[in-house]
Amino acid sequence: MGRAPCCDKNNVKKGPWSPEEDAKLKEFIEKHGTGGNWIALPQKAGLRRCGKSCRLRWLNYLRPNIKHGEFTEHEDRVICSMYASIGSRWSIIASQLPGRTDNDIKNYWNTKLKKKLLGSTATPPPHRAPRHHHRPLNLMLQHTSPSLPQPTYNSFFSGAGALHNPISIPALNLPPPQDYMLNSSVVMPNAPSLLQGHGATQQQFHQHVVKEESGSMIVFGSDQQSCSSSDGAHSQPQFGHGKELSFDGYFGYNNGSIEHDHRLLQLQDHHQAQAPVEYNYEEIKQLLMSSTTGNLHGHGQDGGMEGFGSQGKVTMM
DNA sequence: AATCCAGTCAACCGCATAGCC
DNA sequence: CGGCTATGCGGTTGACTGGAT
Repeated sequence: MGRAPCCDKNNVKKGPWSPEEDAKLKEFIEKHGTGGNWIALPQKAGLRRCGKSCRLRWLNYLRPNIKHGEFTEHEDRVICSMYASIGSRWSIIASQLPGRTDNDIKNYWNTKLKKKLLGSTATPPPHRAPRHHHRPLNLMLQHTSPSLPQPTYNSFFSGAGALHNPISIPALNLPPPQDYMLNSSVVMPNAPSLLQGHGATQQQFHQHVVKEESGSMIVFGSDQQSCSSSDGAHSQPQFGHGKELSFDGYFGYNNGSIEHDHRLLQLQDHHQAQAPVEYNYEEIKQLLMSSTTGNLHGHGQDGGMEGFGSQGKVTMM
């Protein structure tokens, strides 16, 4: 038995939206909001459309502050660096680019950016670095509260600014989402005191951030000496100035909280050196090239992170 | 002028998952 | 706790457009 259709397919219009339909949808949502129910919305709004279709139209086209047109160099860099880190998680990438939609970015990547990168990689560079199968995802916390210690940050690329979508660590009673930002590579000069100042111990930070789960292997490195944790920590992560914490696995965020995607952990090489990594265009091109030869993406429904970054590090000054 | 072809992008489809009952 | 439904996401499709022949 198949799945029940989300709408009556015989009674819904498909294809491009007319200006009249756009106007109806826009007007309805501006007046009444979505009501938290997209399925019922088209009927209420007098549209012969599937709720999904309405949602997509609103999110990708009608919603206020949508940015259309050329992507800037900065946006290119953000897309590239994030793609290198997390792969085709377009919604996450889009969340870092105000006004851009996941669809927009996906299309841009597939039609232009990828070609742009691949096109300029016809000749591999002479010193091709050994390919890292599991690049660090430089998921960092940037604190933005004026009352708390302000970290500095490094971007993957010079000129790439801070990324803008907030994340939170609710289990630690850390400040609300707007106080933390996902950043490309942040150096936190006072992370221990910052955490303790919010009632969080270092261990709590560790436990929350890695969301240890059975079968997961988490590697925390302290300088070059990592203290690994699999099915229970062998030693506590060492917080302190000048220490570098590294972790395997993919971290994203979901509904404002950090999400550890343990599905990817089995792909990790846990013993590789935890050197700080920054991406440059050349590296992304290399990753891209490797992805086109079949190494990339096998996670979840659509592929994965095999070729790309699934590690992260926090650098403490 | 007609046809072909490649590029672009809006929209669709199906799957995963969160949330509700 | 399991089933069901709505939502969100990413891959894919297909209509449209503009340039080349």
